[in-house]
Amino acid sequence: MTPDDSIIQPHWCDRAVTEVAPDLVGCYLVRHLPGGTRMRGLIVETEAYSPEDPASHAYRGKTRRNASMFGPAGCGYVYLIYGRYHCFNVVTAAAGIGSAVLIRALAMDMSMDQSVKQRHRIAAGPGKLCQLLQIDRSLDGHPLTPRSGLWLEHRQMPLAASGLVQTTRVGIRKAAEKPWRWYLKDSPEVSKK
DNA sequence: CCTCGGATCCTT
DNA sequence: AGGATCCGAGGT
Repeated sequence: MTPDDSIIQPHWCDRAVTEVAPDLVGCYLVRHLPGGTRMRGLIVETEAYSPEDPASHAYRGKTRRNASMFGPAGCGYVYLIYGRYHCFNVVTAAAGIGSAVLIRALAMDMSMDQSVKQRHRIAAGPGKLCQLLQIDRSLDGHPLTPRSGLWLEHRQMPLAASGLVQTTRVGIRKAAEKPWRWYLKDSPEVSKK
């Protein structure tokens, strides 16, 4: 069972996105499906998308698709990419400010699968982790709480500064030079360096 | 209304 | 290096 004090409350995300994104590395994403299946992964890679960022979906203002980015902190923003995959974000900052953290990769708990070999890369990539955790647009805008079946938990151990790497983001054309990606050093699930 | 291209991933 | 596959955004 999850102790209540390990669950990340929505107001924890009510900060600048470039603060929340590195802080989420080392935290956990937990999924509880209606059938009772429970999955838990260590967040090993994140990216920040801020309001004045040409690479962000929120850059040109609020639309039906990106509305949850402008909603309250601690909710999910889920979108469909390339007609095939979903991507999951944690909304940050106050309502009205369009910003979110893309969760790019998870290291799943051991108990998830039988083979250690298979364990490594089943949630390596923003599309793959949504496939595994069955995250789609029906969760868009939902608060990240146990009630929603999707929530965040705090780090179990402090993260040494030397274990966190900051670098540029993946798969974007605009603002590609901004160092707004963070990952856990030596994680095999992390995207190309 | 039409066109373009994307915060991806897998195969060739 | 290219294809799958869909829809939002922006221009006409």
